[in-house]
Amino acid sequence: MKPSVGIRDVAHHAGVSNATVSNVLNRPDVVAPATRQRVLAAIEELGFVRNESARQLRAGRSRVIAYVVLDAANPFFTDVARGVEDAARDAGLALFLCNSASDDGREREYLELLHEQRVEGILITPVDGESAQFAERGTPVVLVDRESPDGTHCSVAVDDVLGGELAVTHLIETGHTRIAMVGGPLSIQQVRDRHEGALRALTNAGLPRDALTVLETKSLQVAEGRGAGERLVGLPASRRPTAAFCANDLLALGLLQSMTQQGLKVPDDLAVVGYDDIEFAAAAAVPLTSVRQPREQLGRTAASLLLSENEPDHEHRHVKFQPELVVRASSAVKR
Amino acid sequence: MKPSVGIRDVAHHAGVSNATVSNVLNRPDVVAPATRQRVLAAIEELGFVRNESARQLRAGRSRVIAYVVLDAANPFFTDVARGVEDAARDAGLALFLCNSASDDGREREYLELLHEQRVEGILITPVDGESAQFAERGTPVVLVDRESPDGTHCSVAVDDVLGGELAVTHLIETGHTRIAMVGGPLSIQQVRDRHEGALRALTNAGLPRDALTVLETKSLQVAEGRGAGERLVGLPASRRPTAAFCANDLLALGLLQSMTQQGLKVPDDLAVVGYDDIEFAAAAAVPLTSVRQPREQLGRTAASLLLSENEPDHEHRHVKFQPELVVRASSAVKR
DNA sequence: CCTCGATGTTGAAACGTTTTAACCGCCGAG
DNA sequence: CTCGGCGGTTAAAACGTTTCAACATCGAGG
Repeated sequence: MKPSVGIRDVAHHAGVSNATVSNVLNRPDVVAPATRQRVLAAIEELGFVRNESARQLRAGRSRVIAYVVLDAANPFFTDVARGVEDAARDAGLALFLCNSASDDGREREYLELLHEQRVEGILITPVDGESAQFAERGTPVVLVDRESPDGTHCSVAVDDVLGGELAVTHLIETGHTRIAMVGGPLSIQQVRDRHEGALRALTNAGLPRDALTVLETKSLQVAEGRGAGERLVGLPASRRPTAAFCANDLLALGLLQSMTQQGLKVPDDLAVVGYDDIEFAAAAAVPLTSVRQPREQLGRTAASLLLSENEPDHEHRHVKFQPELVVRASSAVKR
Repeated sequence: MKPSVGIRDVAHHAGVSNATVSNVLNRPDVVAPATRQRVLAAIEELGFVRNESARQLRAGRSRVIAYVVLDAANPFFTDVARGVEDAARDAGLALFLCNSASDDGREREYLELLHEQRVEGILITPVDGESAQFAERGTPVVLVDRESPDGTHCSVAVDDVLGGELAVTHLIETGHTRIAMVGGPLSIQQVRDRHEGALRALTNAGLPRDALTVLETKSLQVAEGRGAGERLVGLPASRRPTAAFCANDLLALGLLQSMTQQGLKVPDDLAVVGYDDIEFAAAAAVPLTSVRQPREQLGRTAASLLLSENEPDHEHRHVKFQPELVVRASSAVKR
């Protein structure tokens, strides 16, 4: 706004050259204390704010990384983001969060913008598995919570197949033989993997594949969980599952709400297992059994991979963590 | 990275001048279809990515606004952010989220960076009330969920004093005379206001001020709520409050957890009222009575205020919404 | 045949920094 | 005296765009 004061205004006002002002800003030690003071005073007086665009244009650097998150309202991702931010701060970088809200249009727009901004690097939990839309465009990209389909990027993930297997195996071991899988859309890789894990658990236990009823949802949010609950109760009693494995905790919480609302008891009428073990899972109406992922570590690792990306002899790495089942009341053994 | 292809490389490759390439990018209609195709092909072929820094340096525009949020892990703020983003998108702007994590150092760093980046505008829910650190620096700033202390900025807020009053009045009406207020740090304006509202409720009801026991917390997160729960139960029975008003839902959820963990019943042993009415409040172990705020509307309004900021005859406006009490099981009348 | 307007295209000047190489005193060593 | 070196300072050249005035080209109207 205002008249927009630049480095040369400051220089003029302090009676030095613009190079000196630049030095005060970037290498304070190289300029004589007296002049430095004078320049700082001028900066203060004129209310000078350094223009990052110009700086970046010249220097090529940007001091910023970005994390394009799948759903900013999902505590899982904000926990991952915390890990990212910690690592970024340690490296002297700022973090911008962008929310694709599971919309691949938005995702594309943000990616485009971030490339154009020449950020130091991009972390992304992508909406869609397929997309080779992360084609090399000069800015390093690291995939978070998703394995790189073709190995063209670093990635940090958690073994979702194993997670699904753990969850459903647990349900089987507690005596359930008709199980629902709640989650979607299936275009999301994590959902597909967890589903695959669930099927594997059935196989391991010698149960038929149709022991698993899939209730696909439009998104991974609480409201969809409630909807799934209604659909579930609407099923004929003979075919109704006695347990549900939800692709994430938001769905599970919604499902829980829907059950109590319809007068059904968890875990007696329906056992429920969630995924992510977000903080609210333990505080739920019925404390939620869930598959825990190392959220912050995921973020920190992703960030450090990103930082290693412009080392001279960089090779893409793919880190995979193991999930862990946390048993709580929502899947307590039937009495 | 790579050799970094610029607009002039594209121009050369397509056999036109750089001005023409720029035109293709910014005013496609003004250039002849044939050349346009040729240029687009060259862009594609060379993998050209427009350099936003240079563009912005020259044009002055930036197509981005930012929201510096107090705690990205608090669903209240992510809901506000959703509102902001909706409005921003409608105006063709992208939104960058920055998390100050209640740390005024971080907050300052982000503000500095955003000013230097010359973003179109900044929304902020500040950590600290005092700070005149938002001094005019050329970029419009709008305060979110906080009234501008000196009217030098637009602001969008909710009447927190009224909210506190509603909550505590409700507790008094349901028969409580010893009430705890859980929240902090008191440096946060919202906490102070809600506390003031609580006191007002006491006064209205003719109760002494010491009917309210203040349990100050270090932050507004779940873990602190659990801690407060332990402190609460540690009080001598004669002085122990029979109800608690928490400065936000995260604290309330933590408190709830702590109660059941210690074998106490909500609301029988302790009635609990939260604040914000986040989605998880209704799904809690005991569905939480809470003070609801128009979260997304808050965000949308803030964004539109920000956009109006560079209209010629702009005057700072201060919008204030009314909160609303939502009664659920956690404060059900004693039987 | 000349002029004019319309339609495309272009050269060059910004934009506000950082950076490099050069410059200027000045002092101490030779 | 001269010379080399050193602490400070600076002029000027980038960086990759956008924009503006000017310039071709061409067909139509006079």
